[in-house]
This record gives sequence, C-alpha cells and structure tokens, in this order.
Amino acid sequence: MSDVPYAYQEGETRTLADRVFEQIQTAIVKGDIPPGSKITEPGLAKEYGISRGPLREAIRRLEGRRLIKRVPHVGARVVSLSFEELLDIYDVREAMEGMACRLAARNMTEEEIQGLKELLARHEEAAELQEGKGYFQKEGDLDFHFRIVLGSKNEKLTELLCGELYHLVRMYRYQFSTSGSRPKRAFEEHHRIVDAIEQRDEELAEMLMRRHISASRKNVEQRLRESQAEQL
Amino acid sequence: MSDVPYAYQEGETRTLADRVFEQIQTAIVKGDIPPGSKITEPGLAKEYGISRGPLREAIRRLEGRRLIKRVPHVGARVVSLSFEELLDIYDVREAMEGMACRLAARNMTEEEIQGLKELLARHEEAAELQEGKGYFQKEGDLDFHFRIVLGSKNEKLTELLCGELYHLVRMYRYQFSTSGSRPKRAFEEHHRIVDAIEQRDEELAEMLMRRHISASRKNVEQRLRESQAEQL
DNA sequence: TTCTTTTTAATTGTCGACAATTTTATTGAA
DNA sequence: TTCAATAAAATTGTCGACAATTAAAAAGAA
Repeated sequence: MSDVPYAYQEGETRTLADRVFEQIQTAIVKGDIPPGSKITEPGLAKEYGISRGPLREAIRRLEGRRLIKRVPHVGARVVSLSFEELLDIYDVREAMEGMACRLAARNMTEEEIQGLKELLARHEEAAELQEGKGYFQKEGDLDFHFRIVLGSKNEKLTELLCGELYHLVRMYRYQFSTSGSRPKRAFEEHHRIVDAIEQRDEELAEMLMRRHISASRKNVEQRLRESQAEQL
Repeated sequence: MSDVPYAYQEGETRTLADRVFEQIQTAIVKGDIPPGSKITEPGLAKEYGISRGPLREAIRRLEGRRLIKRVPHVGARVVSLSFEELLDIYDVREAMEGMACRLAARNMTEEEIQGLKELLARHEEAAELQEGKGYFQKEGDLDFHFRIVLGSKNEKLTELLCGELYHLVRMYRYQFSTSGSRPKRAFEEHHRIVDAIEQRDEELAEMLMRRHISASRKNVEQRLRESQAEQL
C-alpha cells in the first residue's frame, strides 16, 4: 500500500512542486524534519535539487494543510504538537467519523463491507502473531477508519478527514508512538462497528464509532497526564 | 464587520501573495470570478498588478482550500458547485457544528452567551423590519453559527469550519441566493440552541444544532428538486 | 563583564526571462 | 464540407537575480 493513503487522482504528469510537496509532507509526518524546526528555503531547495520557486509553492500548500506555520519575512517552522491540539483532534474525529460511519452504513456496497471484514481478519491474525503492537497495527487502525470514511461516499467529508486531519494524526503517532495500547478492545469495537454497518443500522453505527474514538481519546488523555506527572 | 469573518491574526506586515490570496478568494466567493471559469496567470497578474510568482503561491493556497481545481500544465478553474456537494457539506456541518455546539455549552463564557443573545435580538429586530429576508439575515445566520464555533474553544474545529467550509457555504449563498427561506422557524431554533447552551446542557445543545442544520438541508434539498423539476 | 549600537550576513519577497507543454489556428487531403 | 496533420500562439513550469527585511555578529560604551 502506498505511503499516502489518500492520494489525489491526478495523472502521471506531476509538477516538481507537487512532488516536493508530497516529499516534504512525508518527511514532516515521519519526523525526519522534526516539529518546531525552521524551514529555510535555500536549504530545502538545495536538498531537493530544485529552485526556490516550486519550493515556495509547496510550502504554501503545506501551510494550507497546517503542517507548517509561516510568518511573513521571518520564515516557516514545522508545527509543534501540543496535548491540547491532539485532544481537540479527537473531538473533531469523533464528530466527523461518527457521521462518516452513519453514512457508510447507508452507502457502502456489500463488496466494500466484505472487504472491511477481511481487513479485520487480517489484522487479528497479525495481532495474534505479534501480540498486538508494532507498526502494522498502527497503520492498520488508520486503514480501517480510512475505509469507512471512503464508504460514506461523501466527498467533502473524505477531503477534510483524509486530506487535512489524518496527516496530523499520523504525525502524532510517529511522534509519540501513542497507539495500540488497547488492541483487544479496539478490535472488538471495530467488529461491532462493522456489524452495525452490515445491518444498515445508521444510528448504532454512528454511536459505536463515536464511542470508539471517545474511548481512544480518554485512553490517550490518561496516558498523557501520567507522563506529565512523571516529569514533575 | 469585516468581509472575512475568520481572519488570521497575523500582524500588519502581509506579503503580496497573502493579500492577493484574500482578494481572489473574496472574488471567487462573491461570484465576481464565476464558477467554472478559467484562471489564467498572466491575466490575473496583470489585473492585480503583480508578477506571476506571488500569484502562483496564492493559487496554490486557493487550491488547498478547494476553491479552485488545478491540472498540471493545463491550468486552474474555479470550482463549479454541484447539488450533491452542497448536500454533502450540510452533512459535514451537521456533524461538526453539532460537536461545536456541544463544546460551546461546555466552554462558552457567560459574556459570550450574553453576546449571542444580543445578536439574536438584533436579528429579530431587523427581521421584523424587512420581513425576514435580505442581506443582513443571510450573513447574520452565518454569524450566529460562527460565534458558536468560536465558543467551542476547539482550534482545529474552528480552523476546519471557518477556514475551509464557510467560504464554500458563502459561495453557495451568493450563487444560488439559497437562504432565508424559513426565517421564523430558524429564529426559534436559534433561540432554543442558545437556551441549551446557557443551561450547559451539552447533549441537548448538540441535538438541537444537528436538527437545525438537518432541517436546513432538507429545505434546500426540496427546493433544489423543485427547481430541477421545473427545468424538465 | 554586560548591554547597546553598528555592521555584516543570511533569508525572504518579488520580478523578468527562458524552456516545456498545451491549446488554438492554419493548412492540406479525402 | 469535414477531418487530420502541421504550424503558430499562448500558457504553464522552472530558474536565477536583485531588492527588502530580518537575524546574527562585531564593535563600542557603561
């Protein structure tokens, strides 16, 4: 599977600025360019072997996706992630993915639902092998959510979630390795969500997804508070 | 009040690209640059009296906000609005503003709530004078929703709603003049929402906001179907 | 030494020029 | 006339250069 799950469907012909945009985005998400670090145009231009023109366009787009913050005449910095913002994102996800799940129960095809079930089965297999942690499950969880969002058949919802929010979510995961701490329960919840979708029970599907994300949020919140307490 | 309700709080010093970005955005939203029309760089550069460099950066940001679509080596066009997308946006708003309303009930200050009530009173006054239609109510409705989103104190939610979605909403309104068709009922709903917020009833606040937006959606949907039927 | 001022260096913002590609117009053949 | 092939024009993509602003370094005063 590609590194970027939600890729724009443009043709082969991509411009330099487009490619560099994706490269830098990946570098930021994976932490290769650490949060808070300064983006210098001549430096990046040299590193990627292009001139400053396309690079600046890429930077503007990164700014639009809120992966970097820019101050006129001063420069750009990679966003630094705060606990508050992470929790904020969970609330947004609860709302949007809840709606996505409701719509998925309405609009997903039988084939797509079948695919979801197979995905879950594969995850469970892998989880049994390596006791529920590690890279695969990390990305696998997002893959599950990703498919449901696509299943909503709501383009705007998909754009906002996959094009704006998930990059940040992945960034947090690379950063804090803050995932997969409650694998068994999460799997159970995933199963129940798929069941609700299969039964076309929109309300239940939405409710279960909201609970699922809300539980995740509470879990992360508690762990963050613990690690904060440790530092005192 | 400023034309753009959600303005970034950058200092005085703004760059050419930033200003042109806002100018073009306003032009697109208001329909001065009609949907579907082609954006030619030399043309716009000449019109705004700048070179193509800053203009291209502005275009990239417009693309990020999904106000224009760009094809490599071909050019950019202003997005054309479809009925499906408008209805999609309503679903997204229902989810996100529902959550915003829940959080607003939790986090709004008493002063902010008081301000909301005053806003409603002013709207009612104006509505009585001009029988509930016209420009003021159009923007006024969005102003109401805008304040509640701010009251959520959730930065990501605010960014997505005010920075991504509301521009499209305003674009639709300028385009189709599709608003203010059920003023009295909308006012009542606004009132009940504020009451729920004042009583700090999070669940009720979310539910009322979701119903409010859902009703709006149904109303628009019906009117769109009627106008479609007329064309047959 | 420490703080302020001045000077230097580096970075960002803007522009015009050229190459690559696409669109439009023209020409020619069926 | 209509369609295909070619030629011309326009537009996009990329680059390097220069001006404006900011950050860093050096010099000087307390």
